[in-house]
Amino acid sequence: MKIYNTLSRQKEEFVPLEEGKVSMYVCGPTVYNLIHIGNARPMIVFDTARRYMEHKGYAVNYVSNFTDVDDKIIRKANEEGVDPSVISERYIAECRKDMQALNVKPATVHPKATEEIGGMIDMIRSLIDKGHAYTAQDGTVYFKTRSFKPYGKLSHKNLDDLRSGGRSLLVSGEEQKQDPLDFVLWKPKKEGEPYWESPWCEGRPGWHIECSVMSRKYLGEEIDIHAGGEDLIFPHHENEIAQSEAANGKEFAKYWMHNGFLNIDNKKMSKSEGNFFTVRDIGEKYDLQVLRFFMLSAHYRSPLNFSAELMEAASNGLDRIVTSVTNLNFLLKNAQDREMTEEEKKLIEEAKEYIVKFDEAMDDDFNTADAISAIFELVKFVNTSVSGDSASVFLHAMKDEIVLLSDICGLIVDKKEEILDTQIEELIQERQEARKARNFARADEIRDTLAAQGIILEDTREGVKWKRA
RNA sequence: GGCGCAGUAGCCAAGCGGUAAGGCGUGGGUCUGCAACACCCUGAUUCACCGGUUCAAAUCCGGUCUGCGCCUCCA
Repeated sequence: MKIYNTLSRQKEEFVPLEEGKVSMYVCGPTVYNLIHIGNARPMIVFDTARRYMEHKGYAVNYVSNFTDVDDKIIRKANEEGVDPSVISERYIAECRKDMQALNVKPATVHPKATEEIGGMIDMIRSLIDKGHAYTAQDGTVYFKTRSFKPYGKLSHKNLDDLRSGGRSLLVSGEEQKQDPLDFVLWKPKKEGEPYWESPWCEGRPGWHIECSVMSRKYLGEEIDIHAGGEDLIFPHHENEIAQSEAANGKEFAKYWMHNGFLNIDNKKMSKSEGNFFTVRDIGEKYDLQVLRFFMLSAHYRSPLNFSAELMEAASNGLDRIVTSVTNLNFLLKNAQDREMTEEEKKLIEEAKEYIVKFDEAMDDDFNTADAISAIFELVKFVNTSVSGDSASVFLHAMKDEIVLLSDICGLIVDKKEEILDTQIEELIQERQEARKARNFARADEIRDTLAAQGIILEDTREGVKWKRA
């Protein structure tokens, strides 16, 4: 299995620190609002990576945090006149709902920053002890960036370029920094802000130290994979590396994975532009499986453009897979309970070729676009191989293959069968009799009536199928 | 200014040295009482442009144009 490592800017063969196990940390959202579809991209793509690694037999320890102390949370709390924890708890709960709707598996652990303050103080203290951090007059603790020689190795920046480009830092009123590149580890509270006691002042942690500490606590000083959006490469992940490696004296993460941005109509999504969609917004119009499918249809490192047309296309594409499985379920109801024929055994063997193609695609830095094309090819193969005369075991085997591959992508394609109202059942029955009597006017009338209720009928050789619009 | 990414059919999107996957859409056909599903056929002599390397380039090198991202909170 190869993974593109931002650190080396190359695809590298994945070799876990401990055989058969993967430790993975994914930077989670700051919970001050409903998550937007841009937040959903890393959740979906890294969940898919996790599912694939689990499919390959790895025991994946997957940690993703909630940042629940932050300026934006505090501002929102002040606006509503409530405690910041009310805001963060509310949006953590909402985020979990969205994740479930997107079929994103819960992490092994979802740590919250506010519950890890003690560990942060410990790490800051050891950074000060080792000469990598210092305290300013007002109690702010800064990381001494130039004390960490490899600084810039992830984002491939050199400190002198940063200095000239970082003019704004010099005029931001933070003259108490020894160097404009130094960043905050701990900052003093302001009036009305939540705070914790510390050796330096009553205050709260900087953003970067949170992830360093939570990663170490739940996964250890060295981990396999650290992931997040590409915008986090600098400064967030660069700073995490500096803090963790300066404190622990070990390589922080072996592989760094970054997903590309999601744009709306080729522009960066932002509230000020007004092109901003929450996952909830999209959920009102589509099954969120469609959003998931849409995101997986491109490579995770490519920028991805979002638009209504593209969602329509994704919806139709996903339907193709779902319809195939629905059809298998339908055939299964009256399928023959017998041994497979030689022909059927041969077809099962041939179908394995698509699983190989799927695995090869996923092994190549999680190429979900190619992997999904393998599913489509499998679907076509199944659609042409299967009939009302197929053996039950054969149909099951075919269905299992489609469901297995879809499941690795986190796509739910095996829809549970619903029970229809007896009234509707009776209408369908009446229509069948009308058709038999060649009373097509009545048959079409019933079909239209049901269509108006969102029930679409399809006549097949094996009987009537129905589905929701 | 520094660092980096992308430009492949109407749209989306793989491929990254061996002669253009897959999906959506369009048009035609088979099946069907009709419809839907499914299936078959239809689609880029060509991969932004110009040079170069090579027996061979969408793929490598140089240049040009266009779009985008990071360098400040941001997935």
